Amino acid sequence: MKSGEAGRPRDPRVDAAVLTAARELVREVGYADTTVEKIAARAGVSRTAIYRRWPAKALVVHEAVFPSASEQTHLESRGDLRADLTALVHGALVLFSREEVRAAMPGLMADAAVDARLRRAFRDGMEATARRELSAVLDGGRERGELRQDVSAGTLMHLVAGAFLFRMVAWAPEELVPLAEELTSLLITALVEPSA
Amino acid sequence: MKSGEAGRPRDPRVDAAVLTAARELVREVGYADTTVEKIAARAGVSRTAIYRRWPAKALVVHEAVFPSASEQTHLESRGDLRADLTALVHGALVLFSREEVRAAMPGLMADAAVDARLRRAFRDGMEATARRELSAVLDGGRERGELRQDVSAGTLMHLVAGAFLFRMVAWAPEELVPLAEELTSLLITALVEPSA
Amino acid sequence: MKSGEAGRPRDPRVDAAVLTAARELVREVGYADTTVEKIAARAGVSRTAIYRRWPAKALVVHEAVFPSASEQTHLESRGDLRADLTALVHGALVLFSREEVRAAMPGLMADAAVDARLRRAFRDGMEATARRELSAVLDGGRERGELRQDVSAGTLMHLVAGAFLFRMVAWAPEELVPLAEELTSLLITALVEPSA
Amino acid sequence: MKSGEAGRPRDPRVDAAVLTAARELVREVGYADTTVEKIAARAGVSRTAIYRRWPAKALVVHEAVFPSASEQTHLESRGDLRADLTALVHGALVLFSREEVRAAMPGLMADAAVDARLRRAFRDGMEATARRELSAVLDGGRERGELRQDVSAGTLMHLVAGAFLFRMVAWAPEELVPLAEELTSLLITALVEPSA
DNA sequence: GAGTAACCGAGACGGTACGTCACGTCTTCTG
DNA sequence: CAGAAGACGTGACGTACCGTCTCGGTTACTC
Repeated sequence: MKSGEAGRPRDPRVDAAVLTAARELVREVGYADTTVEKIAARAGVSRTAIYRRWPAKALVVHEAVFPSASEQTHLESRGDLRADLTALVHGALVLFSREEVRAAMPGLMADAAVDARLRRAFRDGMEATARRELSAVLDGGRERGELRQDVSAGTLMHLVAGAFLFRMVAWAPEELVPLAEELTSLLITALVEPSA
Repeated sequence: MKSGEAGRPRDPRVDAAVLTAARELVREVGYADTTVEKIAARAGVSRTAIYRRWPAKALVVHEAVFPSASEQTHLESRGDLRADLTALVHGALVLFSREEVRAAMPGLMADAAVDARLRRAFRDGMEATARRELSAVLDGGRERGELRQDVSAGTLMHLVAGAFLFRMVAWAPEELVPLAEELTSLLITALVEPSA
Repeated sequence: MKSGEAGRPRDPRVDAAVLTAARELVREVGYADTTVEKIAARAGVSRTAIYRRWPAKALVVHEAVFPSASEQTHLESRGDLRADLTALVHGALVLFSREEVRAAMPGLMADAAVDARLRRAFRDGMEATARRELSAVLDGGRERGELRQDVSAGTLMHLVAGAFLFRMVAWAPEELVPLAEELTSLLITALVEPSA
Repeated sequence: MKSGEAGRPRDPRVDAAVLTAARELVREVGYADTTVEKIAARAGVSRTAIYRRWPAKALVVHEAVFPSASEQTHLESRGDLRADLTALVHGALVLFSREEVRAAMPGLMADAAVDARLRRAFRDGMEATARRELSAVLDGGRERGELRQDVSAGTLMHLVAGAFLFRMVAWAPEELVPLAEELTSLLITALVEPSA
């Protein structure tokens, strides 16, 4: 009979309101000052309702900032390694240009270092999508003989994302575009067979 | 006459004890659970004495983990770009292999995103040293005609440091060595003139 | 036509199970830690079923601890004031010797100070029974000329019950018997005509 | 050298403000709705400052309502048992006529049933004063041959206090005066030698 | 060698967030 | 409709850190 999950079902409007509120708050006041209390208030929802769905603030913000669906930039191979690498870096640039990502990322990283659930969420999100697509890009290049030297998808991803993150925090959030250009050039030289 | 700063001078043993205690605590319990209270207790010192020297916990830990003098690995140019780049990545590997760096880095980054003083400390430390040395390496390579394409010292630094940081947190702290190898290979291909 | 209360009738086993569970819980964990949730769990019943019958936790416990029928000790006049007063105090002693009464009474009193429905329940129970019987005792003594001086049934009741309650809470639950003896002696001297 | 309790001394104004605020709140909103948060707000003090002094709300309220100094009515023997007993009941009447006592008493009793520290506070307050004075009264009566039959100070105290408490909660707060009269008469008959 | 200014330890202070718990109500599905 | 399951808003709890402050008491320089 498939009892349909006994009990009163969760109100989906609560989920939406919370995630929107969290996203807005992170943009407006930053990660540290984004409180479960404040999220609840802005979403017009009780703190209880939030704790029922997410075990900690970090997980709420993570889901709010990386809505898992089409999380990254849907890097689809164009059949041209040079173009694909350019798209990769551009995707990261777009991602790190979103204000809520900039505001949330450092705090989320710090919490991830402590909270295994958040670390898991990161891997399930970033990895499952980006890594799979990145592997496709590299495989394509390898098959077409465009790949000058091999490199793991993980290294490629960490290199790009890490560079943006580090510049953002330790340097200046406004200098992301020059970084993207240098990074693109560097990756193409290193990875694309000159003859291609 | 340079009045010698009237009043009782600060006890230098306090500084040392605090920094040691902070370093140990970060290694043992992580950044988040390293509190000023615990640092003071372990150092056998009062909280007051700590706040007299550093304006906030993050600054204490920063100084404890990156002892400013000879902070990095003292990357000195060997007059060979390939060797210098290898040394650069190796230096980063050594740095991020220190347990206290691994434990403190994510938390410090998060605090730096909020606290301008900490951001300043980061730039004065990491940048002032590393960046200067890195520039020397690139300049040397450029002068000797070994440099295949130009790249800013900042981008190079952020790329390397960011990659280690990101892998550490979002991935697995134990896979740093493979990352270093791929990174080295990638940088050499991208930056060293093949004829060299 | 008096339709026999259309719809599914309430399951009487629920009532019994809830009251039993409440009585046991109060004895085992005390009034404060007796929650509706726990009562429901032990009774094998849903919280809904409880709230359908009683408007608040206090009312459940009240009914569980003072089962309204034959609530007190059924003080029936023996036609001898001295004996009746002795029986009165003894009845109170028996009542306050019941573990669930001891455990629940202070909490119920506190809630009664706030909740008018509970106050009402107290009066309908304790008063309606005890007061009526006590009045009969006093009337009998008065008619037989055994009553030395008049006193209201209410005062007599509050005096006895209050003394037990107070000693229990503020003093020691184990010293109830000596209290009963002194109380009996005191009441007889005060109320029974010496010639009788 | 008697270092005078190292550290910053507690601000006595905090104590006073908290106790006043607690007393007022109990009168205005009752015991149950008197929150540590509200006390702190009204006293213009942090919650922390309160928890530093008292381990729980109940202890704050207890001290606020029974200021220990001259807590009771300073029952001093007049050398006449009849008068002393009258004064005893009158003292209780005055005590239970204070609005904050009426409001707090039931809740305090309930908490005392659970919290040993509060029970201790009750005994140290009520007992240390009242019991000592009551014993003096009984001793005096006994020595002067005015005492008709012996009774313990504890029983006498619990009887009187309990009667007031019970009437207040289970009956009606306004019928305290008639209770006092009946109680006085009853005690005098029971305890004072008629020849006296 | 007397002042005095800054040190040191201890600990109180106001703030603020945390995550948990119980309350009593409401909503859905199943019998 | 009853009953079980469980979501919902409300609101208090006591704990923990933060960084500041206020004490009494201790050095070392300066005059």
